[in-house]
Amino acid sequence: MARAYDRLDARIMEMIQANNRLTSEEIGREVGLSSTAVQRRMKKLRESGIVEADVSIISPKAVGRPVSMLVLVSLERERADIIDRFKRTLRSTREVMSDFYVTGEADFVIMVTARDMEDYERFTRRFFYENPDIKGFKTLVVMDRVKVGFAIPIEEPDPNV
Amino acid sequence: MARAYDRLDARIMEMIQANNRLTSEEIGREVGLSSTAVQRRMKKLRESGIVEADVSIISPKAVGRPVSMLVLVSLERERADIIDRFKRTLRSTREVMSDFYVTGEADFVIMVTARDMEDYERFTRRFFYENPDIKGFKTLVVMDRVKVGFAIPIEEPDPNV
DNA sequence: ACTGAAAACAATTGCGA
DNA sequence: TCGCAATTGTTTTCAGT
Repeated sequence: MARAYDRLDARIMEMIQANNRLTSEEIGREVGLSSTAVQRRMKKLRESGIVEADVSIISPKAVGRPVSMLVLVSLERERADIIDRFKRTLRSTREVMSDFYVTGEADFVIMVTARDMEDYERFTRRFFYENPDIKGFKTLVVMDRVKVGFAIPIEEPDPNV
Repeated sequence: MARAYDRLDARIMEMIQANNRLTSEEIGREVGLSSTAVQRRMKKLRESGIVEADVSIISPKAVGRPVSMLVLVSLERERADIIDRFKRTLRSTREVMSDFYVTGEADFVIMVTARDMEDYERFTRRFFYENPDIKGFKTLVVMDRVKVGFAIPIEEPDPNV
């Protein structure tokens, strides 16, 4: 299998991961390619899954969820079926914005949004205390998000495979 | 000031925060509006900052950063200038994908990507051990990201203000 | 694999309701 | 604020290098 992307693709990705509404012409001007070529490359990147998704970022504040919490969750036992069940629960819980299965201090780290602290308290009662799989949790209240989103440093792939 | 968005805007945002490459016609079909109306609403949502950004999500694996860590960082002292200095450092560090200033167990939670564990070790030496402002840090290795991104549950705003 | 022109498609603007 | 129609702009396809 050939290298999945090259230096130009990397530059295109750097641009669209900051703003995917740039026209292919604007991108092309920057990287020195015709809009057609840019278009074709982006299509390939999307089809191959290197570009996973294209999304709008909504301001949590503006839609009435100004408070966010990072929660470290520990399960009673690290058993595959319990972990999978908890993953499913997470997926179907709207208050959970993102979540990670981790090793270390906790089993899961989840990001929860709420209308206010009371709202979050209600959430914890429903979500944590009523779930027998959960051993405990620690809440970290988010005061400020310094970097937003998930921008990845994209480098040209190593030419020596 | 009038309510910033209504039920239809909420439905549009639900759609574009999952996929912002939907055409306004597709969205309009779903919510019962002409493509023109959808377009106009999206423009307003973007201009007003309710929709903060439009971005492509790149697969970290595909671009050679298959390992991610969540790191809980504690500073030596919680002084405004130290916190601000650390925020600036975070912003300019490419390995740091996202970061949050928090209260609780730690002062910051940051997400770091790396090529492999060795690469991460090097990063910690450079980033943590050489920074006198840092008291300590705990690494949680991300095994799986269950939900990707930052989808927010958007509700119709409360009609009673 | 690229460019450039033509065709198809989507977004924007103007207008009347 | 809406929908429709016309305009503008963007993306895609196709032929040629």
